[in-house]
Amino acid sequence: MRLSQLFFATLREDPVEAEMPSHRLLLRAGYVRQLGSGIYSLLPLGFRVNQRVEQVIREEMNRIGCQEMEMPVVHPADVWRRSGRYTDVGPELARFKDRGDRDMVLAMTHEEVVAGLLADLVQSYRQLPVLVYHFQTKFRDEPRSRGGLIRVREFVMKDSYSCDRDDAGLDVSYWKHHAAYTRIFERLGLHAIAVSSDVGMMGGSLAHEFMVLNPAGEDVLVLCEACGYAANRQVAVAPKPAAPDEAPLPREDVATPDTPTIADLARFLEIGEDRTAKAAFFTTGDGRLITAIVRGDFEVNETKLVNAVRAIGGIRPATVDEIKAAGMEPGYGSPIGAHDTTIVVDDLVARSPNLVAGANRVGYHARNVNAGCDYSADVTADITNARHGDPCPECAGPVVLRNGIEVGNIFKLGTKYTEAFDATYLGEDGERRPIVMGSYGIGLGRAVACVVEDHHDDKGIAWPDEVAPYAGHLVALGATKEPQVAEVADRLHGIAAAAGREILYDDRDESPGVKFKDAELLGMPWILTVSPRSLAAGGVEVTRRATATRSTVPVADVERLLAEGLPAGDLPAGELTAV
RNA sequence: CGGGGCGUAGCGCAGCCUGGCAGCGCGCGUGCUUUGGGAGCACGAGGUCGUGGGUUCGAAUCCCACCGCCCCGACCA
Repeated sequence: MRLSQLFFATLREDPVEAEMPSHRLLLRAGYVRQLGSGIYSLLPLGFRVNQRVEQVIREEMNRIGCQEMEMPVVHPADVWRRSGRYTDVGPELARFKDRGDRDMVLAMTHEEVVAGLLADLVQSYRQLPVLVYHFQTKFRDEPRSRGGLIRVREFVMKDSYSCDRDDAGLDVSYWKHHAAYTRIFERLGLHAIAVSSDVGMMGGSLAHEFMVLNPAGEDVLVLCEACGYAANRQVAVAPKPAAPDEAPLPREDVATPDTPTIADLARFLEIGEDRTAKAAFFTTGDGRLITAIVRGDFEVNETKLVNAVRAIGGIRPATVDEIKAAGMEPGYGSPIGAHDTTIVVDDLVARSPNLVAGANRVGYHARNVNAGCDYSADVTADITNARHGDPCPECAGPVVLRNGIEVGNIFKLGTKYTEAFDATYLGEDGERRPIVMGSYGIGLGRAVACVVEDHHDDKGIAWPDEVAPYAGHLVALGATKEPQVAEVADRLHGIAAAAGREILYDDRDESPGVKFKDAELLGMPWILTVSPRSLAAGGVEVTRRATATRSTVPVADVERLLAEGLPAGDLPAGELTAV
């Protein structure tokens, strides 16, 4: 592909709106352009990267026996009503009416469609298991897109679905996907780690997210370097320290002016935050007020809290009025004397004697508050976030907290969708049973962005061989002055093209500086420089983009390399005659 | 949805406070020179100053409304 013909443009300066390296470089190097918030066009280079990623995923999905198909983007709303998601999912599900005034949706995923197809096609246990997948555009009207391609509203996703006779079959399909995902991310050059994750309200029993460590990641991971424990903080078990062995003392109020935060309170009373109880207030989607009590030195984990109270429609922070209506005072709140609220007490607070808690009066707290005596819990559960340095739940070693970007997830769904769509089969024993499903996703654009995050330097992108849009970037210098340069470069380009292994060819009439800068920005794994100087030195200068290792290789050897395909990794020593 | 910021040439920005010819750098076009690290000279093209309304003799500039984009938060089966 001649750069003089390629539909692209590089930017000399950083676009203001781009903060993450992947966003900045993909824009600057001419891989993508933004159309609207969270909506991007893939330019030819970006499209080729997407195709390469797609091909890696396709090969690995096929390898586990997953069959490629395609399902529609636009669905009649009735399909989503049948599963209940038409009302369960919030405004991120885009809805519209067609010309016949029928309700329609833009699909976020395809569980419903798969379940409907199963009901249509599968009669007997002999037809199971089935694994299917497709690459399809998803639209999710996210409240806020961010980070370039990291969080967008429209994106292509590989989603696959396993359909099994029973839980044992699901388990096999699930771990097949786990293995396939591990191979996929390895081939893409991503160090993805599988962490256990929230199964949410889907009634699923097991879920993993594949995470790439990144400081800008939106998820917090709890990792143990000693034993390999890895979990999303949303679900990471938080082993708690021992509570002091004290007899409960009688409660007494104490004046604590201007101490609305735990830090203020601990400083005022000259006690540790671990001797306080913190109240946090939330309202569920169906209007219940939740009062969560954790020890002052811990944070409430909202996912755990949602699961503990089986909140319908999730939770949001409660308003001041809602808190006061239940007889509590924000900043000085506690469940003492509260009414019309569900009290959820963290397991550590439940066994910690004589804590300082709010007195539900501005400027006052209560000493020696004891759960079970001074108030009673509706639910007692682990509802705190694991903290940096906390003991690992598996091996008790210290855990570390890291941010991560979710590039894939695997999820045991169960029978929620197949039951809704009456997707059953007749078993060997003549019994009719619902098919057991799992669903598995990988966001392509996000994976591409993560690859750039992990494979770039201050000059630009350095694509891994498996995802590079072209293996080589041929730079011709001084071609107008020295006809032999143009002749050699044209021939090399032609040989690669004829072999079906096209390379980029910078045939533009630009200065050497511009060409080198662009080659480094675009990031093909191999940069081949032909110039009067290189020819005088004996051939073509061959540079590995990622390592900047450079050698001069005879033209004949380069011709052979291009015909056979440029190698992945460094030049094989000895195979080539470096000059 | 709450908080903050921004919208002026293809890109990056100045001008706005204090109203009075719409500018700078890069890029783009033509010509000549140049050719191993974002070249030089000359000439030139390119703008509904996000949109609508208001104030004013006069609005990029002041006021109101709206739209869009970015960041933080909320949200994210």
